[in-house]
Amino acid sequence: MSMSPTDRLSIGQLAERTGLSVSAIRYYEAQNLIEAERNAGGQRRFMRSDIRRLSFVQITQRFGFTIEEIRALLQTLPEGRTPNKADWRQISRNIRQHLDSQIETLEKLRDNLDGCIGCGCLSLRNCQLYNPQDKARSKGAGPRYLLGDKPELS
Amino acid sequence: MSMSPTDRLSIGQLAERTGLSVSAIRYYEAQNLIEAERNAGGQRRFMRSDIRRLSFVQITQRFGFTIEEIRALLQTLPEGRTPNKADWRQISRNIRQHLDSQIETLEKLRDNLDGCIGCGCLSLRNCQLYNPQDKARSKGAGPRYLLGDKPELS
DNA sequence: GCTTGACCTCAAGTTAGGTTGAGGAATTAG
DNA sequence: CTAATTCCTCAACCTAACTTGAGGTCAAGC
Repeated sequence: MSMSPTDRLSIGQLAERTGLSVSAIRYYEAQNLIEAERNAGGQRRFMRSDIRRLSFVQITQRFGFTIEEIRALLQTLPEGRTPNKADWRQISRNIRQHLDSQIETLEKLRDNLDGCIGCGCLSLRNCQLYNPQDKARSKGAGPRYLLGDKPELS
Repeated sequence: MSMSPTDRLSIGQLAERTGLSVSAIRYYEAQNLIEAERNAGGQRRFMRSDIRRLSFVQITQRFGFTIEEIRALLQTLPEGRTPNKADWRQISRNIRQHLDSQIETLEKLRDNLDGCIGCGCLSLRNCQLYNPQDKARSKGAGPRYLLGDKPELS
């Protein structure tokens, strides 16, 4: 039952360690968030550092990043390596800004609402809420990015 | 070209007045957000008040409410009528709370992040970010409601 | 060595909020 | 009256982030 630090994990073991489902891990691999080696029989074998990498994926997802954005974040790391302490410090500043701008958007919206409470102007073209800021509503539509446009990775 | 206040609108006219697409309006009807009468030829005829009703739908969508939630909001109105000034006042207080709690969630998350910047604890089970508050992650999963659980309509 | 359980691939299903297209009928302009 | 719009229904498609299932293989325990 001894394990050297070079032992690899099966997909089931990785699932257990990360709390993810097996199918989610396969999905992330298909999305190039992680890579897997194969053993002689064609089964995936993961490195221990992938536990940390997948934890990173889960945390950034909680902040509202899409898979595509997370892939981009991971690729800002040299060699696309699994984020270490220093990398995480840098990335978390990035996330912090992302979060701040989301908060700001919501606050603007709220203040707008406050100014509009009771005005009953729902059908007016010039209502601040009805016609947000610019009339560029051609941007795909739908609340896919919950209020405000898709955040850019700076 | 004269129009009495009892004239009805075709779906194309309603689309033009609201800025919605024809297909979106048909979709909203299928979702029971609006109702339509039919003329002799089977075409939809809408009331003028539906312009306001659809404006309401658009505005509440901007606040991140789902179709289902909007349907619920509309049904809190007696007879499911189109919201008037007083209704809107009431509903907007409701939305204000919704918004405040979203802001609060984001702020908590941000503060958590601040406390965690540089800790590099990504793989730890007891990390505040990794394991948010409770470990009830069995609630559907996915950032469908952007951080934090689905807001209740109070 | 055989059975059980973990693993494999690939296709299709899921939810939300619509859009697009085919095939056909109604309305409107001239 | 006829042609051009507009409208109708119904089915299929779209994205995101996965899950589920079918049909088959690999690994581990006894």
